[in-house]
Amino acid sequence: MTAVARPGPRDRLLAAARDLTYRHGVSVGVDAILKEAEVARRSLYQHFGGKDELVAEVLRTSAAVDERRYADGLDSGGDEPRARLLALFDRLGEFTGREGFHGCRYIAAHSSLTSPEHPAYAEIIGHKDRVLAMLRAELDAMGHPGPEGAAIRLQFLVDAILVEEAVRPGLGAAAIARPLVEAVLDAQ
Amino acid sequence: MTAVARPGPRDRLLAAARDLTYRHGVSVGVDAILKEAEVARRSLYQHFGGKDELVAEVLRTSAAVDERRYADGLDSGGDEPRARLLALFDRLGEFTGREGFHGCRYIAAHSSLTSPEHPAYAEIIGHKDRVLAMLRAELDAMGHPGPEGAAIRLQFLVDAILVEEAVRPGLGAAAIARPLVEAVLDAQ
DNA sequence: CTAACGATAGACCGACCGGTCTATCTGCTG
DNA sequence: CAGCAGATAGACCGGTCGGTCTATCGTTAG
Repeated sequence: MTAVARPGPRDRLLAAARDLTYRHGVSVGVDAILKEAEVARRSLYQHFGGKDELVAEVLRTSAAVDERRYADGLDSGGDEPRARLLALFDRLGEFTGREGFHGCRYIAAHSSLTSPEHPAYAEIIGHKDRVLAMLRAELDAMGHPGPEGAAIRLQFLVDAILVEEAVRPGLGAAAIARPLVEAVLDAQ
Repeated sequence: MTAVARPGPRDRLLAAARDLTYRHGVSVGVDAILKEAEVARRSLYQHFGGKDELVAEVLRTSAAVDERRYADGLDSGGDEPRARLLALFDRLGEFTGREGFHGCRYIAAHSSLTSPEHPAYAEIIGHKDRVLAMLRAELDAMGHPGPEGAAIRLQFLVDAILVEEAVRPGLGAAAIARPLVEAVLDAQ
């Protein structure tokens, strides 16, 4: 029985780095990541080349997970675009209320990374672009009169919820923002 | 003529730290701050006790400046509360469009500081509380039906503008958010 | 069996971290 | 002038940073 097959060093590194960089920021040390992953120092540099590339890969894989979460949130609202977008914000409220949530990984990384040359930088921008495109697609589908501006406004609200709930845990940012979401959707 | 009187080491340290922690984050090294301030290493520990206290003092004095800027922004709108709040967001748009702007110092610090025990942490929360109170006072004055929620929503928009303009320089976040500001103010 | 490969532990590197120290210099006050 | 307080430069400390190294172990393929 190989049922409990332990993931390889690469996956353990990614998992540990995903956890630790979220909890302590991307400035967390490689030693802590190696210890958490129970992986040899050499394996990190063998698989990723360096810490920066590991961080970039963490953001890349996290972005895929998070974008999938957004897609699921939309789908939880059914077929009608307006209901889908409202459902997305409901799911966001649930997500930001969960224990362990303490902010947006990408926004935090953006303010931590000192230069746009960092390989993780492009992942941050790419993630935000893709989320924006998802919002835009729903607005297009519902025939919103100004889908471009509205999509940006919805992303403002998403990010505001993520930031404020981190700064003031338990605030219930998503519920507070609800009327603004409706204002965006119902704008003439 | 003592016209060019150089500020003392304490003020030079504060100015250098204010600049460098904004540009590079609070994780900037003390060596860089000392060099920029042209101050002896010993003076830092004599005046502030340590880096953490220096950072806290930087946030404290920066908060006073920024809150004054918000107050001036309100005043630029005249006497009528609604006009004052709209003017605040106009001034915010000008401010975030200026060269050298690259995000909100307090939000960045919040995601960098690892623990709420850090002396700077209270300054962050205090600043956000005071800005919220300023918004709330205007909403009260204009007889807004739901001033508490509306104040939080306005702060969401302020923070969203600060964050998004940092992530996407040149976006014009304040102008994009304008309809949402009006939606908050005109809510029944 | 053996050769090869991937992973392991851990020593080691130079650089930098925040913080303490001594010694020297400068400018004000009595 | 003497003396003192505050500022200076810079050596120094232990610890940690990201990254490279050697040597050993375990598995697997030939």
